[in-house]
Amino acid sequence: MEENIEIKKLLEVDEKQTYDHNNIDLQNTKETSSFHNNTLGSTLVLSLSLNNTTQPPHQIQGNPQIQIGNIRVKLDEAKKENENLRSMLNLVNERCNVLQNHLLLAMHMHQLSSSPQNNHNMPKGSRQDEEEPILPTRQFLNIDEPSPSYSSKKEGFSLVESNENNKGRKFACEDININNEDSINHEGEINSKIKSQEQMEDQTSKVTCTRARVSIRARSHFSLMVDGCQWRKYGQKTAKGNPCPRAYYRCSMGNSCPVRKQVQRCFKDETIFITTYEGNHNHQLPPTARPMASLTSSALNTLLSTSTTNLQYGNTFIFSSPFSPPNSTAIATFSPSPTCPTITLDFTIPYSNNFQFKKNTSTPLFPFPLQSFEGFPSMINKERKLALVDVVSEAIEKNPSLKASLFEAMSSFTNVNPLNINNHIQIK
DNA sequence: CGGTTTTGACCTGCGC
DNA sequence: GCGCAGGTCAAAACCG
Repeated sequence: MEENIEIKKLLEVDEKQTYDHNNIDLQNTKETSSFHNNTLGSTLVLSLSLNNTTQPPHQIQGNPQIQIGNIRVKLDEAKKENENLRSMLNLVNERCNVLQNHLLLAMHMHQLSSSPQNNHNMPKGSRQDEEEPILPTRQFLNIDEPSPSYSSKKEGFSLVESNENNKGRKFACEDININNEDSINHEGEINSKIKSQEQMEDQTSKVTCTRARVSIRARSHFSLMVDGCQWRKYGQKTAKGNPCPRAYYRCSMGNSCPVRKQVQRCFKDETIFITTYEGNHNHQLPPTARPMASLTSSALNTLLSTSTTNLQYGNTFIFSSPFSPPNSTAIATFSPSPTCPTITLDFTIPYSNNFQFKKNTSTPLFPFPLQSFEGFPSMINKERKLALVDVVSEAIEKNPSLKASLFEAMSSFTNVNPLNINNHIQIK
């Protein structure tokens, strides 16, 4: 118990030091990603360093401050490694989505070739998607390459918006799966096949830029979702049927970035905000923006695959993404508009209550701006850290193998005898 | 002073 | 063609 208090104090000191930075957002980002990955490591290592300094002088090898400095250097290295691992995980997830879409496309093409008459039995909206299996979707928030291996060879194509008189504004319309070079080539083959099929069906049909949107419905006590990007408000309008005005924002992080979003409060429940994203960033994203980018990218992938296969078309279904906040699953709804298909992710519906897939009765309130999401570091406050210490401490204590592994890792990490560590880390 | 917000006017698409 | 609603523009105001 005393050790636990000690750890908390250390965290407070550590937090004070690391948060004293001009660029709060960037610092938060760095701190959060490392914290979640390294909660155990940082906490325990810091505890060790202090304990070492309290030992008799003859047991201390060298200057304690130098030791602390060395430990911090190693800690930074571990943080970097964790960031690399996180990047690799993101890459794997993205490629998984790519493969999934390829499979769906292949199945769809096979279905088309075997029974072309099926098209005529589809509803009007469905056929629209059948004709354009790969929506030239304006991918929301492209995901920057977190690692050198994460090569994003954008083979997107620019299409003038359907309204060509609209001041000639162009949007970079890209296929969603842009992250894998092989996938791009493969995608290109499929695209060409599909396009040739379309041309056979209707030579006069034009490839229009379908404006896909991702709408997120979530609870928040903030009027603006903190998603890591900088937005500039360019308009406000009161929509029909909702006395709450709808605000229009444009991304101000890049020069002429086409990404826009709308934020509107639900007038029936003013804690609910509906944020609609549209467009594709033409600049690098800060780390704080990547979780939302990944989430919406997953949603758009789902939109793509669903519209491709017509599975659950127009229906609601469970949307879950590795980028979704922990313990939260959205109810996804399609709005199959031919000009602007929208997928709405509703995080306000208590998933565990409506769907008996989970016994988890944790609060369904998903408090945007994603306070509970590790990708939004500005929301990681001291209380959360301290709570995490409790959770982690309990987890370590309950799991002897984890404890042993940690000691082993720490001994190699700090060159401290685990047997000595054992005396210092008696958590609870 | 530069960036952001506000707000009325304007543009565009759509239904009748 | 007209009216309506959603979306955007741009000048003025505001702010740090």
